[in-house]
Amino acid sequence: MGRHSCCYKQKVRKGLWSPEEDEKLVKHITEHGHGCWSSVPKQAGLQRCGKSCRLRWINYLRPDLKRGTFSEQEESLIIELHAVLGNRWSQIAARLPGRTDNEIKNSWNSCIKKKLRQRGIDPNSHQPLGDFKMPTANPENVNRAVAENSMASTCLSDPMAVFSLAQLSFRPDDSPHCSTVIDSSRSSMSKANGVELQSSCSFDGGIIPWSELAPDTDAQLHLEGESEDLEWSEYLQGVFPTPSAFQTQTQTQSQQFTGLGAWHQNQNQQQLLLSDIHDKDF
DNA sequence: AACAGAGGCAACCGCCGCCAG
DNA sequence: ACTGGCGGCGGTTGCCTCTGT
Repeated sequence: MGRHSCCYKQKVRKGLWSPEEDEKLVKHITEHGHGCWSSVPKQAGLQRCGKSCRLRWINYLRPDLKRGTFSEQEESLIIELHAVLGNRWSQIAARLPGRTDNEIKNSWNSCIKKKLRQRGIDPNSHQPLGDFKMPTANPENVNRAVAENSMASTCLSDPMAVFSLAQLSFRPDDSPHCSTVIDSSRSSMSKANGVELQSSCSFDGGIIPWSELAPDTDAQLHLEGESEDLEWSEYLQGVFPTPSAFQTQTQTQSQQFTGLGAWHQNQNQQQLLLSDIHDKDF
């Protein structure tokens, strides 16, 4: 168990990948597919273990990767999904087209967790920190129910079961615009192969529909029930407000916020999404 | 300009489950 | 039933870059 046999072989390089290695791997996979990963290094002329090649491809070289900073909607979706799925990054990543589990995990650990804490929310339990206690179902129990494929919809039909987006975004002390500021000054550039990729996700300045930022608009979320097979962009504009609408809604709801009123209002939309996820997965 | 600390990110490590022999 | 190879996943580490002083 543990380290794979291929990793015991000598001359296995470690550390950062060079552009030449990337090029070899991309060339090999585009021409032959990866097939058996353990044989890829040899066939591609790389001194890496198969696992390393697989990771590099999945997390960095795949052509369908989006890269760049996470949008507001993506972050919100991650928070929602984490509340339900816990640290099942691969399952969360499966619902964010073009994003990898590693990317999401890194973002969660370095950025989103911090933002949640700043908002007085425990990132592990998704419950408020401090004295104020929501009468909420224990997310541990939610996750257990999810894992046991039972009672998931029941838990999620409880508006208190998941401490969610609306509460994160519509706190009364927040400024009217989106409260989570995306730092676009960093991490928006990909250094792979000297190619710079950039995505503008900040809603503070220009308003850019996120659907335009998602290159793979073919990606679909297969939502069951009343809405079926929504296009990703349609889904975003339906379930989530567009950035401009998001601002307006945030502003309105900030003004209206009296405890949980706004949260309940927005929670209805979130319920649709989450219950659909459970209908499909569990 | 130089340095230290913080943050972000790529990659590794170790474990698990599946499957073929 | 057992064993080893492999893919996949989550946790963690360490390097690099950025920011503040």
